Amino acid sequence: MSRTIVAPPELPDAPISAVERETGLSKDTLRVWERRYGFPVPLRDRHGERLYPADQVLRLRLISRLLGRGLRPRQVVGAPLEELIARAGEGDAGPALQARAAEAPLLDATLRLLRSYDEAGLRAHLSLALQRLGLQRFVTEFAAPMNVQVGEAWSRGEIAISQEHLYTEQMQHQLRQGIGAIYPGTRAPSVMLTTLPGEEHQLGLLMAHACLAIEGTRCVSLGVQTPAWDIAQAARQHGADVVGLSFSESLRQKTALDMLQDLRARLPESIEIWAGGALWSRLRRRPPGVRFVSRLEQISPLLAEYRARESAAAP
Amino acid sequence: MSRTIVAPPELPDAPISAVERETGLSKDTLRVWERRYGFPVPLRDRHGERLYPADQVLRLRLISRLLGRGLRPRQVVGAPLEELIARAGEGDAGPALQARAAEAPLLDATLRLLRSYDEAGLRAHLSLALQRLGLQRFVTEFAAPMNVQVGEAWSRGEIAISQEHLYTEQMQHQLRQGIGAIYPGTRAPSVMLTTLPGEEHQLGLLMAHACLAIEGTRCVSLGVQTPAWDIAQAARQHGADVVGLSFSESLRQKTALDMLQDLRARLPESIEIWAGGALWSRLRRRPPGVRFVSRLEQISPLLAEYRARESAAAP
DNA sequence: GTCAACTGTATGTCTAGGACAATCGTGGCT
DNA sequence: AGCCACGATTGTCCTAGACATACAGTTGAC
Repeated sequence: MSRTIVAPPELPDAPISAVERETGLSKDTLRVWERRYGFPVPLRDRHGERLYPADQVLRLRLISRLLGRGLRPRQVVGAPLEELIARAGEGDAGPALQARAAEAPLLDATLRLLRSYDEAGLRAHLSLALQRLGLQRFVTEFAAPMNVQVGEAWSRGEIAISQEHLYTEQMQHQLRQGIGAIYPGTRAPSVMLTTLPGEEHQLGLLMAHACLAIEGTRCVSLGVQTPAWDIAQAARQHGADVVGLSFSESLRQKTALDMLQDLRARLPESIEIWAGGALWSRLRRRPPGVRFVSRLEQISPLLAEYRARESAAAP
Repeated sequence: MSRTIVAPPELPDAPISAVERETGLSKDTLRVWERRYGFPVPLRDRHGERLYPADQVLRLRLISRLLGRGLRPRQVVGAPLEELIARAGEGDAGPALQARAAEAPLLDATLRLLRSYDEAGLRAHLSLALQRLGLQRFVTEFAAPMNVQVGEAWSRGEIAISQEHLYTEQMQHQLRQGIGAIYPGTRAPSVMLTTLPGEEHQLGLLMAHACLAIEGTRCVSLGVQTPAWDIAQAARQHGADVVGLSFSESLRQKTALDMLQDLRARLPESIEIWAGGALWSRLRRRPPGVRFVSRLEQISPLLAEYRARESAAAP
């Protein structure tokens, strides 16, 4: 595959505001790195304002990505280009990586379609998988491992961000089709679904939504990033039994736990909180008042338990 | 304690970073206004850091809108709340605001359903509207004015954030259903759709997607927030003819223009950029190399023009 | 061993006013 | 009218220091 990383188009030196835009690193951060770590070292225009050469911007972009993966600035900010690229390639060969052999061909096909930006093909492929597996198995056996695969492929540099975006978009489309085809549920518990501020990933939320909808649960989704204050208000007004929250690994666990505790304090005891997502797979201590669900398969038993409990309590 | 419909929300005071996010005014600007015009006058926390009371944030949001409309800061930054509201009312008794009389009942019904968190009802309502109007008219005559209405209702405090989220979620669902029902297009131009970093609103993108798909256009959507560098790479690799970008009013016009210019520089001349959305309705000078589209209705003629141009060029 | 509390370092954000480039609007000139 | 020059307006960038918060390593108790 001759996907060369493209000859640099000879871009002019960039002022600090442009670098902020391109890398997502704030001006303050850029200036403070310069002071502390001696990198970047921008040129100056005739008025003494910073001008970043294209190669430094490239390095900064790589650094920014590595930080998003959890590396610490001290270890990467000063590092030379080759080391950055090496580290970017490392990737974590976790156990989630090997999907079950049975689905491997499906996964491979997906990656192939992504590489060629073949939207129509991808759409047909996912749709077919959905029809063949049914929503339940599509979510747990296909979508979930595929999400991990695509994420890994990106961090290994095998696919571009734009291709990962394309995948997310299409998968979202497919999940919504699946959810939309289910007649609105009426069974208890009444679940209000959303994510907390800072958590932008929709796929986790949609997968959970699908798992709940399949069981006939009555659920209302608010989409992503609802502030705790508003969740509490909405849950009370709507008379929800459960608030369901989805977490990817993009949030810090500490931050997430703090927000959960905050939300817990704002909700009456009678409303349960179910927190799901990959973030909790390495949870040390689980604070009281919140149910943690690290795998989609656990949703079904959790529902069954809730229903048993309720029918026992109020016969 | 009965569930009363909410006492005045008592929002907490906001730190400067939150105000920057909510109003779109940079921290530098906020500090300089304070120095120059004596407004805003934030409280200070125990460490001397700024804390903006909710009412000042409200005023700032109004001011920001007026600036976007072309008023000069000196005339509005110090002004009292009543004057701001008066001036805000002046401007657009815009045509977008009053939906055509024919759809008014539909709009009212939507707001009513939102207020009661009736997801099933909302879903049925939107689905019905979609079926009755057809995707084309659903988008331009229902979804677009409704988005404005819901936004206004929120900023007037008539509905909660959570209700606005619920609306967005359901509308998104419906639009995706509509788009998904269309057989993948094959006609030129080949359009790559996305938004730039900082622009999180999906609805605008989906509406544009719908308008393009209806015309049989071949389009690929990358979802929201793709960095300019990645857009450029993707567009070249995929061989797109047009890059379509959607902008709500959440980005500052200046920022958006800078990013557009940046993207323009990275793309070959042969790839067009179409920038759409409410942000451009009050654009002063339009930079070269980008097509601006402030209304959805303009998409169809734009397509027609492109096709005519192409078939004339390569007969 | 396991876990909680402590501690030092790492890190990003905030503060202050000054400087200045870019834009806007006005008045005078052709 | 059209055009240019000028002063006022306005946002962004600069420096450098302070400090809250997050992380990582260590100690101490059970």
